[in-house]
Amino acid sequence: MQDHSIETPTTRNAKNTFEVIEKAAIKLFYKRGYHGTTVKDITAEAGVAAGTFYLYFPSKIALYKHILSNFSHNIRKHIAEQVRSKDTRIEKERAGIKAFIYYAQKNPEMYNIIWESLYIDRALFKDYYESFAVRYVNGLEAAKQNGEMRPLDSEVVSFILMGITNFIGLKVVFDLGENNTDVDHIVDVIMEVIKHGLFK
Amino acid sequence: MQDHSIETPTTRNAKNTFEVIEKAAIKLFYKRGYHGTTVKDITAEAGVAAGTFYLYFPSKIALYKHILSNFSHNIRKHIAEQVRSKDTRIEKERAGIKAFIYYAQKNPEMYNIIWESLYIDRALFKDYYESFAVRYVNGLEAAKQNGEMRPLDSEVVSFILMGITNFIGLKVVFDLGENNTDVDHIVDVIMEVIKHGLFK
DNA sequence: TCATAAACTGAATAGATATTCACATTATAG
DNA sequence: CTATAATGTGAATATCTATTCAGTTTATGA
Repeated sequence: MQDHSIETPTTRNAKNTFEVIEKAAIKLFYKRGYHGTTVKDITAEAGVAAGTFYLYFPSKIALYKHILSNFSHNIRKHIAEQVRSKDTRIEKERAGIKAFIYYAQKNPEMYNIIWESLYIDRALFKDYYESFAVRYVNGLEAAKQNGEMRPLDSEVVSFILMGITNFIGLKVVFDLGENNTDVDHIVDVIMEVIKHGLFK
Repeated sequence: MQDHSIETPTTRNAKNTFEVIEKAAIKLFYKRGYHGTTVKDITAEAGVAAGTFYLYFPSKIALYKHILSNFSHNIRKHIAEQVRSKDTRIEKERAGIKAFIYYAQKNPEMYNIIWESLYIDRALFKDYYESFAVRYVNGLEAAKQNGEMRPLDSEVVSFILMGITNFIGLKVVFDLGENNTDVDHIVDVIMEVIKHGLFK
């Protein structure tokens, strides 16, 4: 039987070790994926013995879930903060999209780790995107009510918007090496499409 | 040293075994993912001995690449067939989006298997989406030339459109159990957004 | 029919790798 | 200062799994 709880460290030393292991895991999960990373790899990267891992995490999967949960929480919080101050739906949309893309560019690990949940525990993945969609739907319904948005099916629209930001985020992460990716320009193009459509 | 070639079977019997193994693998890769599926699982599902696997495929990864390559080829071909007969960009777009979503609904394995390539061999994934994007960009550039499309950055637009169809496809696959998903209605919503945007 | 090639078998191999545990070191409270 | 708890160690364990191979069965062409 697995204990899935994570021991909260108390002393300064322990807290440090906890974080060192976590950072090492994030780095390796990003580079080589969950299955491509062994517990030995993680502890070696962290500079601790293999056994130390199990003082902090009951299992490899528990560590993964912990990291996933943190990323998932952080990205939502970050977007919410950027959106809150905006008044119109269109401004909220721009702020949210921009926040997501910048965050993905600054935290490319997040991206990989969240998507990989589909192949580690499908329920985690489904939860993540469906709860994301629910929040979106609420905002869109409000915009429909007050006449800002056209009367379109909000659930479909929420997946359209998530699809746009996620794939653009993917592109930005892929292009990380090369550039000079102009995120503001990308956001402008997205907003043009959302505002006026694609065609003449 | 691994031989990555796949033996093309000659006799009718062998052809059958080849396909039985392939089908078993597709089913299991979809259900449990690549790493969650063992060669033993595949051969058991196929009803053959473990050793038989290696008469047809030099390794588990070679089988995966073979399946991925087939799916990738089939989805493109299917979309191209549906798009070919259309004249305007807007009609091509509707036909392509519709074809993709219906195909995803009918072949939910495709979906999982293509995306999982990101965690099996990142180069495969990148190739798949970037070559998809290149084709898209060509079509969009032509539409810009003849004035059908507004003068937007085609590369960004191609990722926007791929993002929309992929996430909607994801939703449709997730909702498989429940229903009665009305794909035509979903396509209508997408086309509305693409034609006129989201806002009043 | 029979010799040979093609298919097939499944136990054995070889290498991983998540997790445990008996012991060692370090920090801390009284 | 010292007893005790908190941290840390790394070799050993137990299990899993891709791949091989020596031998068997089945199909085919002459």
